[in-house]
Amino acid sequence: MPGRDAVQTVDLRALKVACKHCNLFQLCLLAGLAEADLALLESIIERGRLFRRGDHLFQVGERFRVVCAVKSGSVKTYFPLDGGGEQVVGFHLPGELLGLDAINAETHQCNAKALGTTSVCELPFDRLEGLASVVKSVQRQMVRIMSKQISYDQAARAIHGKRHAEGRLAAFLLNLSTRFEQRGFSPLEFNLAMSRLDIGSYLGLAEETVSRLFTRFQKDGVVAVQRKYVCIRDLDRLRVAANGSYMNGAAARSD
Amino acid sequence: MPGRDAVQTVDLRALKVACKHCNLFQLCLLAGLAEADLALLESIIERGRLFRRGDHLFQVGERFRVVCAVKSGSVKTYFPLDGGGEQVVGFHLPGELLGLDAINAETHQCNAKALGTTSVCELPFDRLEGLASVVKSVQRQMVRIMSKQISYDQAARAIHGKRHAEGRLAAFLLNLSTRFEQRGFSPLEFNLAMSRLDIGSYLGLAEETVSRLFTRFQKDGVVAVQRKYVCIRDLDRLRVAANGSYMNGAAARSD
DNA sequence: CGATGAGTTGAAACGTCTCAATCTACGTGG
DNA sequence: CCACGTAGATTGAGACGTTTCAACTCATCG
Repeated sequence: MPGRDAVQTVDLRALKVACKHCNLFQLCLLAGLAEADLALLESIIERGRLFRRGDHLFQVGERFRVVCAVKSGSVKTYFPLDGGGEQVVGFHLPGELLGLDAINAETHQCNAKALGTTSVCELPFDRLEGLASVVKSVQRQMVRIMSKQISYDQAARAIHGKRHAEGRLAAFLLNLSTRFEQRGFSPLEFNLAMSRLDIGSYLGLAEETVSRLFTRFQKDGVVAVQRKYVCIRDLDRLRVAANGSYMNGAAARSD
Repeated sequence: MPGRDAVQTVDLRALKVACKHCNLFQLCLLAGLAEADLALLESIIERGRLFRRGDHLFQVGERFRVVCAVKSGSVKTYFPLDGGGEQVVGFHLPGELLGLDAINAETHQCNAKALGTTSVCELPFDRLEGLASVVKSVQRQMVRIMSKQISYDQAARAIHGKRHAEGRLAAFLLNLSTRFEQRGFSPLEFNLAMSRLDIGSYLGLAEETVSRLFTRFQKDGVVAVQRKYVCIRDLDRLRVAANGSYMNGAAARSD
C-alpha cells in the first residue's frame, strides 16, 4: 500500500524536523529511543504550548493529565502557604520534566509557575503509559528518567543539608551550572530566572541573606553578579565554599 | 499435566505464606498486583537478608543490582564527605524502598547503612524489568512507586526550605509520624533509629541544636522525649511549629 | 517621568554554632 | 556482678551568622 506508506513518511519527517529544531531533543523523554518508537512517541506530544511570566502550568489539586517538558524559559514549583507565601521546592530549566510527582496521586501535589515566557511540550500520560505497555523502549526510558529525577532529588537534599548559608548558595550555583552545561549552555555564565526571594525560599534563607551572599561572593572574586546575570569566575573557590570550608572570603583572599 | 500443576500450587502457597507474614505486604512493590502477577514477582524476591547496625547495604560506585525494601529496622542513606564526615540524605523505614536512584546510572549514588539490626528484601532489577515488560501491572506499579518517591522527595524539600531550626525539626517529626502511621505503627509514639547527629546532618543543623530543640519541645509539652523514644503530646502545636508560627514556646504557653 | 517591584544595604535583635564539660546508657571484660 | 570505657546525648557560655525591619537604589514599564 504505497499511499499509506507515503503519508506515514511525510508525517515522520515533519515530526523529526519539529524535534530537530528543538535543541532539547536528546534531553527529554525522547532520548535513546529507536527511530520507529520515537515517531510513535512524538506523535502524542503537544508541542510548544506557551506560558507568560506568572502563568501557572498547573496547581495543587488539579487532575494530572500531562507530563511537561520545558522547551525554553523556566518554571518554579512550590507549595502555597497559608498567608499567601510560597515554599519553593524546585526550579526547572529547559530540557527538564515537570509533573512526575503527580502520576501516583493522579492529582498535582504542587503549583508550577512560569518564571518568564516559557514554552512547554506536553505528553498526555495515559497515552504515554499506553505506549509504554506496547513499546518496551518507552517503558525502559520512563523508568530511567524517573530514576534520574530521584537521584537528582537526592543530590538536592545534600545542598539543603549544608549548615551554612554560604555553602547552600554555592552548592546551588554549582548545581545550576552543571544543569546548564548538561543542556548545552555555558556552565560559567547564565541568567537566574528566579528572584532572590525564590532562591531564599528554596534554600531556607531570607532574601536579604541571599543578596548579601551574592555581594560577598562578588567581592571575593568568586562570581560576578549583576541582577539576574551570573558569571562564575573561580570555580574552585566556589567548590570550596560549597564544601563548607570557605568561611570568610577575605582570609582566603589574603594568601 | 497434573504433576506440574501440583508443584506450581505448592510454590505459590509457600510464597504467599512468606509474604503474608511480612506486614509490609501491601506497602512495597507488591501492592495492587493481580494474584498471578504477584506470584511471579514474589518468585524473584530474595527475602529477609539481614544487616547489623553499621553494615552497608551498598556504597557509592557499587554496581546497581537490586532494589531493596526494608522489612524491619531502618536505614540511612548518605554521601560520604572528604574528611570522614557524612551528609545524610534520607532515612528509610520499614516498607520503604531503597536504590531507585541508581537505576539510571547503574551505579549506586550514595551509601546506605543500617541504623540497627535490619532485615531487607531484595529484588534483582534486571529480572524486575524483564517482568515489567511482560506483565503490564508490574510496569504500571513500578512507575507509580517511583512517582510516589518523587513526590515524597518534593515534600522533603519543603521541610528543608524552612528558615528556622524549630520548623525543620517539627516538620521532620511530623513527616516521620505520617510515615509510621502509613505503615501501621503508632503516629504519636515511636523510636528514632537515627542519632541526633544524623538528624542534624539531614536537616542542616548542629547536633547540639537538635538536642536543645528536643528539650525545648519537651518543656513546652509538645513532645515527650527520652533518648530515642519520642511521644507527640500536642500534634496541633507541633504543626504550628512546623508552619513557622510557633517561635518561643513560653509565649505560646502563657495564654 | 512617576510608579512599581526587585534588589541592595545598614543596624540591632535574635538564633545557631562552636567548643568544652558533663551526664547517661550500654556493652565489655575483669 | 561490678567497674570501666565508650559513644551518644545534654547543657552552658561566648562567638558568630542570620533574620528582621527599615531605608534606599536601581531597572522596567506604562
